Amino acid sequence: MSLAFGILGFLNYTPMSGYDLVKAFESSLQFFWHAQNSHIYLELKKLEKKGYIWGETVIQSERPNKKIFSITETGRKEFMNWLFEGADKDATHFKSSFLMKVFFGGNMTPAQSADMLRKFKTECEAYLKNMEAAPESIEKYGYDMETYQTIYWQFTVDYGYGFIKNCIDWAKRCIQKLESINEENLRED
Amino acid sequence: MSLAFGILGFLNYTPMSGYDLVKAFESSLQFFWHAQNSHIYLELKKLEKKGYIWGETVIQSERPNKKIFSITETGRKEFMNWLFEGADKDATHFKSSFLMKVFFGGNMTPAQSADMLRKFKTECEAYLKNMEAAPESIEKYGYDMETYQTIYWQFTVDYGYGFIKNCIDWAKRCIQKLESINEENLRED
DNA sequence: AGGCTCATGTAACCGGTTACATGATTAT
DNA sequence: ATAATCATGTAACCGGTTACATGAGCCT
Repeated sequence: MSLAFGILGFLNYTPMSGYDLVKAFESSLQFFWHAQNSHIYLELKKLEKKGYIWGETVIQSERPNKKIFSITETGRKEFMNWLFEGADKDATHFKSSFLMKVFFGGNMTPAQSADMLRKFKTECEAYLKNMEAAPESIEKYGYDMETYQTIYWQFTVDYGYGFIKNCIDWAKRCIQKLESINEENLRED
Repeated sequence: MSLAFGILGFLNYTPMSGYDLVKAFESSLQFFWHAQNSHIYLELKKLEKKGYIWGETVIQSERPNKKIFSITETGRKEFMNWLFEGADKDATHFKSSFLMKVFFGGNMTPAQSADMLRKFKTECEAYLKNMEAAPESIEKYGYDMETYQTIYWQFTVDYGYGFIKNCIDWAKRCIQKLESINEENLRED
């Protein structure tokens, strides 16, 4: 469901092609909503059928033709309704199969689960480094927009920072605990 | 996919009925994997068909009959394979339609989005309070288990704490920022 | 009498993923 | 040549959700 509103949200900024939307998702929402291009094209069709958007084919000579979509009044209303519904369940109710693996960590040795957590921590650190490009990206895409529009983009980036930092700190604590257990075991032998 | 492994993980502790599993999910994994009872019963059927678990009907006189499932050797192997695969993509790649709403907050007034964030913060605080019961729950379910099994349960709870606290702090910062913008606007009028 | 716990399911639906398919132009 | 960018899709699948359905026994 959310993909539809992500698309409507972007088209509410300005008309775009499917390809533009794929790029837009990749350079912003991807932090918390990864979208496949196949899914985006599918959703565009659905939204057009519902009358929330309408598309116009643009013939290009130097590039393949494209279809530029614009949001309709009905679409805008739907989008605003969604926006004003308030936070969804997933705000606090997140799903993580990774945490499920941690939960069942007792089936591994402390050394093995520490390894898993170390790999996780490394991934998080790489992710954090990746996020350093975000402020630039916000400036680039928001250069012709008012600040009151882009501070919300910054909010989501801040959230991401806190989230990842929390992951790294937590992983450190867990690894330390597991290492101390391992040492105790060695002493006992 | 993950629900299947959650079930296998629990049955790896001890044989259980579908009903028991529903309860087990509610009192532990629900923090990061909410499971519908309908889904659990469906998954049990699939797992039995695959030969990962097997069920035995227990006739009860004072309560409805029940079917107790146990994990098979094949099932245990599958479970261990999953466990040793390491962290899944969703470890860093979380989805949140709530953050999507924040991202598009520019379509509301600062006062309106501050309101949304305030509601979110309240929900988080309630969630945090709810989590205070977790250590008790761990003791209750883990009283006959070795510590090295239950520290992993504690790890997931710690993660949850950090996650929610981060949400609350972040919301506070955002609300503050939005309030300061609102005041500036008022001064300009 | 009414609500709770125990106990197990079916059916319809749908959002999203994976894999596959095509083809032009532009830059190296 | 060949890789990258621009550009748009189809088909099969599946994990998960929502809604619905049933019924016994226990507690107040």
